[in-house]
Amino acid sequence: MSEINRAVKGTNDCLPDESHKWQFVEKQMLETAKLYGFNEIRVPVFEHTEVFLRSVGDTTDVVQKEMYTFDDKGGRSITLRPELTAGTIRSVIENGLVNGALPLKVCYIGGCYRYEKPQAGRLREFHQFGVECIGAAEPNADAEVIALARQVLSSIGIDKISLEINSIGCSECRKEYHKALKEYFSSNIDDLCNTCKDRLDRNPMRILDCKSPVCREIAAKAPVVLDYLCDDCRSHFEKVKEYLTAMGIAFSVNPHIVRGLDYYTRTVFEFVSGDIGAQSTVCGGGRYDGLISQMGGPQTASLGFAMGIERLMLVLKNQQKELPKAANADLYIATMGDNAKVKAMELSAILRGDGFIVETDICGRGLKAQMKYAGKSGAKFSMVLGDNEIQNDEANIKNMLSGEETTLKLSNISNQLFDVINSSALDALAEAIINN
RNA sequence: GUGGAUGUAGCUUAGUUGGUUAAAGCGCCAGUUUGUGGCACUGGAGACCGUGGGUUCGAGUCCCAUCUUCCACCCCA
Repeated sequence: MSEINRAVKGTNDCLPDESHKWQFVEKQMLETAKLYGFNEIRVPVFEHTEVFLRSVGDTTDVVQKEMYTFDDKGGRSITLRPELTAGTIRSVIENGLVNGALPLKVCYIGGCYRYEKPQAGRLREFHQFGVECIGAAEPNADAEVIALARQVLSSIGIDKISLEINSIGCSECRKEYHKALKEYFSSNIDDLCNTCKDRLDRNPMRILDCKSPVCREIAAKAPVVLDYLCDDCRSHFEKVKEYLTAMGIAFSVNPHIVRGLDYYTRTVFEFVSGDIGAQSTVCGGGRYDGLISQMGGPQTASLGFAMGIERLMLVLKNQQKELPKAANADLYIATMGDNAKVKAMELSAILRGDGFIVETDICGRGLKAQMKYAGKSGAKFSMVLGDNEIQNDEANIKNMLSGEETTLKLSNISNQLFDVINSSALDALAEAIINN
């Protein structure tokens, strides 16, 4: 296949037979966020490259080797967003929202771009839902944000998932901890894998979540961050756990959780699923108390999380969760002859105006083929319209599941169709109750 | 960026030791005597066998390269 009919590597089409699933999931996300006072923010897909260098961190893999960066025609260095926190914070500062009423609670849904090698749960274009809670330093903010993530997950049917939390301290206690880690790993340096040898200087905390068995073994005995937290950070973390417990949210403390983006401080957390392959983190987040000042705003304690929607879809699929079905036509109007075609257009217009999903033949097919299409497409009811019906102002509509037919007056069709659909829905409901 | 697997109609696959116009099921379209879907039957459309080279009289079948997809590493959602 040539390039013209092939999607770019690592990108996916969301086809009509699955888009309703995305619509459902996105709706749950936005509505759940609203319950906590978070409103949607929409920011550009691209930003000045500097925005990501400053926030995500110029030593991170994301920035160093995964960004889609290019010069635009005005000579600006532009980057497609690899995540949404940076642009959101930029916007919040630029529009002066940090000077308004705090906390500022925003959420977002959008595509992100990373030049990576695709694999299970990892694409070059992927979609994130996330929230940012800006100007809230108290530990109950952490608990609330985590609770929101938890509730979003369960609102789309994901309950079998584990929450792991950790605290990586503030910049002060992290200094001490880095020192201790470097000392410890230096004494084992010969046994570490090559990538971990490199990490030792740059970011020793990353060795903690290396997956090589040897490094794991060494890391298991490494100094634990939690032992190096300053008093403030320690009590913050204790409170977060207390609030989570009070909210009935199960979690486990995993001192090896280290987030790959530079801006995190104190609380970090991940929701992890064992059902989707190696890329098991479905949601990741944490506190970033220094980010806003780092980006030129006032010192503002904040936190947030992001979840990968494709990964959520994978979890749902692998856990065999059913999502609501796509809406099919309420009525299919089959036509015979030119008069009927005109009448069908007229009736369709009326019914659609009243909110019914209506389809009629636009392929010039015979009656039998039209009925076939009505059946295949999952229409709830069908109607055959010919000269007789038009003359008598009466037509039968057929319940496509039961085969049962009902006669309707063509004038005043909406009210009657409404009644028939409702009563058949009630019948189905009653049947379902009896069967249970 | 590194490593492993994969690639034949829209989908799932068959294709024998390389040998004439590449098969099947499902799906799609149209019919089965003209006003009714789901069943059955009949017929039809649809594949330059991922792409480009090479070996050969001859390649879907062998060799090389390249790309895609999948999986893992790295890293992250």
